[in-house]
Amino acid sequence: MAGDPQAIPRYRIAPSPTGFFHVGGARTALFNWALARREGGRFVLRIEDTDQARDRPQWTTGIIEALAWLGISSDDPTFEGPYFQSANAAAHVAAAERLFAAGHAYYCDLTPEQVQERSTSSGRPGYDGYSRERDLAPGPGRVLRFRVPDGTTIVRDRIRGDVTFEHAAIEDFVLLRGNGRPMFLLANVVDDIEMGITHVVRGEEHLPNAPKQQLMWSALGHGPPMWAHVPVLVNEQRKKLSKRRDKVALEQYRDEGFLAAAMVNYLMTLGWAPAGDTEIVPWAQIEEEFRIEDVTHSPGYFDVKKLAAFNGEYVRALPVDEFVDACRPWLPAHYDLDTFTAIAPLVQTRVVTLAEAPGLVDFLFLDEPQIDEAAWSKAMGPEWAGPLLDAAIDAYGAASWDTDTLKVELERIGAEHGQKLGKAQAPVRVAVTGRTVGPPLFESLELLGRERTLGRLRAARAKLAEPAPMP
RNA sequence: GCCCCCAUCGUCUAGCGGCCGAGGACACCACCCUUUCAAGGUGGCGGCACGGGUUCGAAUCCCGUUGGGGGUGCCA
Repeated sequence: MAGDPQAIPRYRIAPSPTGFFHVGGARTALFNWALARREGGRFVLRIEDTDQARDRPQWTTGIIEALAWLGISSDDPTFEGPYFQSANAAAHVAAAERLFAAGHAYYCDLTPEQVQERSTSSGRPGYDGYSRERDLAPGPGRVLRFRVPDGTTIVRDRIRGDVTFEHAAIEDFVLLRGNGRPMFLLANVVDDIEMGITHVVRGEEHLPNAPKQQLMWSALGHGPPMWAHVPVLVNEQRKKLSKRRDKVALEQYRDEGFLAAAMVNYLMTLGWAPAGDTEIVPWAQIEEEFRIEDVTHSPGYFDVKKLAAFNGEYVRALPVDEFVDACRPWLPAHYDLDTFTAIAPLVQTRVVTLAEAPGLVDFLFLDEPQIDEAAWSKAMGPEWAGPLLDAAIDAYGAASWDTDTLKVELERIGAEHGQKLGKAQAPVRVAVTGRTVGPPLFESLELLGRERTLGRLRAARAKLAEPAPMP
């Protein structure tokens, strides 16, 4: 029962199926999860599918998969659900009828247009309580409105403290639509009561709903839950993250090769900080230290660059075999796993996301490297480039094929042309990999093998010898 | 318009009346290391929005101003 101090804490998240999982929702879910886990409580997932206009079964699956990716799943006894709000419609209506019978609600036959007209002509915003005392019976097209009493409501918020709302500023809001279907405010409260929810941790955009809902908890005969409204996530313009302008789908980050652990760590430290000088902390520590009371009061900028930095940290911290394994979904079919595994330690420190990994070493798996024109002209520009390539072809034909020898040979050749290794490696790198940057060259050559390396060097030499194409 | 929330480096934050001439992280800059690029190391740049109080003492408490944000649906 809500309000029973003996009861174990029951947290919940109540997402509506929209086709993707919002990063803000992910953060709220994580906050709830951390709290429920540490307090030995429950984490209830309730799908708020009341709005029939938008709902597809697969969207619910998407929510469950997104949560599981974050580490929130029914594998853990803390998890409860999913429940579906639509399945409880009868209870919502029954609660509405009880409120009506008890005088906490009344019917109104005004259309939305009429409400608007009255508001415009009176100059006062919102519904004016027109039908309060008209004592209307239920009927088609009539909405049921909550009778907001005189007075004030104090919402005790674990993050913000006491927030006072004057009832005068709260209009008699709709409980049941003209077609008899329940509204979100009603369904949400009825479900929370039925599910014994004791703690509500949700986005700050719901703060204005809290007094209305608290009034309903009370009218339905219950004390309110413990509220906590966490600040919203904003973009660089400091506007609430929106799916139209911003990249908000958790799935998208997952598909781009962000690690779940990095995402979780980043989200948890957006608005809260663990003790100590580092923000990169394992979940176990987060769970132990996280206090909802310590969450910041102000909106948090969802900084993809910082997320990327976190991800880089997590990628580098992976044991190599795990790194290779994690990369597999992004590896094209023609990539040989053994070769990729061999070069993996060298790509691991050079990527931010897993999706970047294959592109870094594509030259190992192609018949011919993709030559970048800008890289080509930069590396092949010096007059010593051709002769150096000739010397390399000559030396590499006979050299022992290992990283050290390859390096020593090119060092020698470079010196003969008055170039340090840093410069001398450029024409070779472009000839073999097609780019000026990439994993360490001689390790790459060793893996590529003598024949393919020589073939690419000769091809480059031939191309260099061609007369420059006339413009 | 009305209601509500918020305010420490560009960003995320530590700070809960003296330990703060404000600490860390990301980003940025420089240097070191170096076979390119990364990674790593060292150093640097940079902030308590403003004005009044309270107090021996304020980033920390109070009030106001300004500036942001959220809400204001027969959406959730």
